[in-house]
Amino acid sequence: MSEPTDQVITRFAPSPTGHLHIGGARTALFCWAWARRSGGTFLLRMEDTDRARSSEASGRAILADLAWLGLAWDEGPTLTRSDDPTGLGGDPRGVGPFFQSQRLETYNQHIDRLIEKGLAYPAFETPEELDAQRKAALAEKRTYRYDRAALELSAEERAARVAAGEAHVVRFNAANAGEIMIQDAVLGEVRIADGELEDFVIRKQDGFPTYHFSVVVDDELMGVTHVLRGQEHLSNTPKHVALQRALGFRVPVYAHMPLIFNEKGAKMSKRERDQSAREAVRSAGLASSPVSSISDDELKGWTDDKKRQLDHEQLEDLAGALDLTLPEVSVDDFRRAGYLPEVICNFIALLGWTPSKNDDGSDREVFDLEFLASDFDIARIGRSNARFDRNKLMAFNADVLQNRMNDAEFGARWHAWCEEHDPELGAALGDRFDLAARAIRPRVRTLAEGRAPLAFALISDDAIEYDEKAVKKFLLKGEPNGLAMLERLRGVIESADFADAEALEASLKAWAEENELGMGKVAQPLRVALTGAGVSPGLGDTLALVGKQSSLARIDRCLSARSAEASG
RNA sequence: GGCCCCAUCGUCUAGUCAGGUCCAGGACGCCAGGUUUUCAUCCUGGUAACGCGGGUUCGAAUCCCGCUGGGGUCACCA
Repeated sequence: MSEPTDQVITRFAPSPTGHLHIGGARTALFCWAWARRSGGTFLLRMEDTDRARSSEASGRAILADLAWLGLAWDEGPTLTRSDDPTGLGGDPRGVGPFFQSQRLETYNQHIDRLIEKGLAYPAFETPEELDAQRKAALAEKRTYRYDRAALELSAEERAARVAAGEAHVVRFNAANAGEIMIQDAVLGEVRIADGELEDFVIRKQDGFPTYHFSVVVDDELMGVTHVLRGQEHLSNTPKHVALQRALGFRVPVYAHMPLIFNEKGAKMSKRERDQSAREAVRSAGLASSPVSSISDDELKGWTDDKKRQLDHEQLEDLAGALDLTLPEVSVDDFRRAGYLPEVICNFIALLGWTPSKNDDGSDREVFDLEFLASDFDIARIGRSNARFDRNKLMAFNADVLQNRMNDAEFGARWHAWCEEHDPELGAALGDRFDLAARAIRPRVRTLAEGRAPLAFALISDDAIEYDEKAVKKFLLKGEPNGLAMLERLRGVIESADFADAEALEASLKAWAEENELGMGKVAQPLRVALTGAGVSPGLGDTLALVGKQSSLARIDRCLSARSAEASG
């Protein structure tokens, strides 16, 4: 077990370019858990040095996603919520600000230091020139590395051109970086030979630092001791270590986590949603946009260009209009789809990490954040990539909804979800909400699945459509047939007490017994009359949901519509 | 292609560091039964894996090498 020493400080550092990705959520979860486990600090930092892609709205969205998951950060941007007056974030140690775009001066001081020491230098090639060089190298099957052309210039000339205001980037001089060994807490020793590192850019033409530079400076200045991140960063780490050496910084503990793949075995990405929606639009042969948030031109451009992406809201609108289910990728996708935050946390924690065994030695799978905060250990992070199995997530979600809550808890959760994502449903159910919640609970795996099994309760009595198969089987066949049964049942229903669904069902059962009838003989005809189909929630719940008046109306309608057929 | 990482049931994984108790355990899925007024829930059982080839060893899922396969990354994105 890797016991933390000193004060542990972990950080989650997303770039605010959209909702929190499920992979990012796992990174945040593990960073949070390690900080909690070791009594340390979990810090949140916004890496918004890409001016074009970053947005304030995205930053807020990510904060909201983290808060929804239940991952509270000790330091970082503040977020006050109505349900939590103390809020999240803050800067007790005075190491902020936590938006990199507000830290330019700090980065520049360190870049100047590097330039003075000859460990960094301005370079004047344009992006186009570099691109051409890259392509040429590719054509000749050479490995491309920046050719250090700017170092051919004298220091005086470089300084003069910079002073004259010529556009330039600053590159790190990796000439003397030497072999770099990373002591990774998950992967062990990873060595990168001397000369593999190129003179990468540390400050862009627009004066903003690149990720590699800002991350190193901030981790040092903010006292970060443990960097947990995805394995896609492994090849960046030598750059960071080289920079840390050059700047005289500490090297934090690195722990590179396995990646999360989609069903197809590739890295899970937001692009999948576009692809999925695009296929649907194509097969539907849509010429004009079905939603106001997307213009016709935009739709066409997007349909024709695989690389183009719609934004989050546009995709949601489109999916809604076309009745599509898009593959969930971001935390917000799962939230909308009716997954519980604690289930998401439980499930993603299992992707690339294993909890300790139960006391009896059996494997543990179901646990909450509190447990994770006490049990998380970097030593139990795995090394191989994990496929995201939606079936299993669904099973976990269903288990919590169906077996680990009571009706009241479920009702409250479902109610909150409806208010946020399906206010129409909540309104349509009105004071039948608790009844509906009870009726659907064993039938739903996500909160979003509640609507379908209640369809019969949301339409008017004369809008019931009869499933012919069910009619044949339960109303027309058998001796006596279902219609005859319905006629007898009508009186029973008429005198029944609808106040309590359970009692109502019990009374029907008693009646069936008295008359020496199987419950199936009684329930199925009633079901068809009430819902049009042979499938519905429990009979008592179904009746109560429809109500006595409507139940009688539906029975009468069914009787009159079908009696002709029966006799004919 | 260069560099780097990885490799147990279809999937997530336990077991690998300290080789024998593993003809490999759990979970999801799937299949078959059972309970039940339908569906769902629930219960029981079953299916199914150490990628291949060499070593080392009395003995290898576990250690070593090679191969194969998968993945990441090669931006003035993070």
